[in-house]
Amino acid sequence: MNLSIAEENYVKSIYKLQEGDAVVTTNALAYELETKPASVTDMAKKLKEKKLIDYEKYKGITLTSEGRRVALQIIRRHRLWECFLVDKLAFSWEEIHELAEELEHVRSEKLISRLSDYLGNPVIDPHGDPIPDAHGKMAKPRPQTSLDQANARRLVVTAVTDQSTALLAFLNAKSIKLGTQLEVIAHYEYDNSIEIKLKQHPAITISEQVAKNIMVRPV
Amino acid sequence: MNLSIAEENYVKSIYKLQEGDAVVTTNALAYELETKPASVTDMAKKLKEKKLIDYEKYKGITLTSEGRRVALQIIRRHRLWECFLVDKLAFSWEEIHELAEELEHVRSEKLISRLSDYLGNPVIDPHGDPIPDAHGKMAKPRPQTSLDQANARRLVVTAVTDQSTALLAFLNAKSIKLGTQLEVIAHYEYDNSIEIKLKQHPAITISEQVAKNIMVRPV
DNA sequence: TTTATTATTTAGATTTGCCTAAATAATATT
DNA sequence: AATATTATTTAGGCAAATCTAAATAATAAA
Repeated sequence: MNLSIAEENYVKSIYKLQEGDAVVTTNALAYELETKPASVTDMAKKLKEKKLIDYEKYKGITLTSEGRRVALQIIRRHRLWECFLVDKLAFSWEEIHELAEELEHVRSEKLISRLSDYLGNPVIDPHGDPIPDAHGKMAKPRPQTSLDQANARRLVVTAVTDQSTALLAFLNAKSIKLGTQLEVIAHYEYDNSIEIKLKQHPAITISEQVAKNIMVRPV
Repeated sequence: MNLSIAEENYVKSIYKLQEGDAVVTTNALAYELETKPASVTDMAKKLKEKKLIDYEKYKGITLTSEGRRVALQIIRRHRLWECFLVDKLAFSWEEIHELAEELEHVRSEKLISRLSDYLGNPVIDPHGDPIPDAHGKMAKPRPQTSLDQANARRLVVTAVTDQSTALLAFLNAKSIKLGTQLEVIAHYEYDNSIEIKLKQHPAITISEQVAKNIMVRPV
């Protein structure tokens, strides 16, 4: 089946919002895709026609198994390109997403399989997310929370949700980047600040606001 | 300026057809882009509006200097991706064009400059065509003709224009591939067949039809 | 259980890039 | 120079993907 870029983006977003088997609402999808609910309704009819989603008026959207297959293919392409950008072209974690967003729409099974081989068939991308194999098989996503809500002591940084230069500059100054391992020393209830320690660095205290924008998972 | 993929393809084709400073006709451009003359007229108005081309009704099309700049950027992206596909992913010359055709539309100055660095800043692509640098400077394209019209004796294969499996199989059987050097031994006027010799191979005779589809340049 | 609120859909436009068919301009032929 | 041919443009439409505004359905609140 030949999908437009718009259709691929819808399928990918539906997959993302489903998180297992939840029904995706028109509004949620519109918000995710930065478009209007009316546009989502239009596209939903088209994707239903193509048997990529189950959709009944006012009942929300879920992917069919074919839709899931397509979504996993797109996610595979996206994450492999992210690996390429980081491993080979030395891009940093905060730059790769939008580039991969474009590269993922180049549809060629052969290109992707060669790219995967070239990269050593990686199974996780630079954000720590699992990469589906050619058949759509993928490891379970590892739990990921914002630093202020993490309950484990030893953590690894997987992403930052706020791309403001102010935050990036702060993180840079503190040598915190993707993959950085850290240990939580203390939570201060007074202002919800958190004391953390990086290897070979003195402990530092970061504000709740910063902690909310740092995604981590247990290591 | 933000161009659509369609607009980029028009600019690239106009550049290709101009070959220096010739005026590009509506019909020629329609043929090149596999579209209809009426569509070309529509787009010509748009590109004129954006100051990428000079265009007056019935007078044909030429690129402005800005249009040339844009074209060279696209060609740079295309040829760098071709290098990547051949050098890093081991694609063969006949497979890369259409992939590069898609990859070239990912617009990121940074991506391309890093890709170029990664590839060792190549100055010619796998077809032997020169790659413009970041400022649009490019070596003169080297003369390239079909084998049946070449007048030099020692030649190197730069492309095949017919992608039929029959021709590719033939070339494969004769060990003729991109970069193969050959020597023209004789032209037979009777049927316009040509006798050629590859290093470490006995001389072979190829038909006019095959020769027409093999592009070469003097070595 | 009415009423208010929120979510969703429909109707009708818009833009982009393309098309066909018909009209017009440019060029070639007699 | 008049006519035929070819090239180009215009006019009018279509499909994809979006939008706004209005209508309707579902859900929450009184």
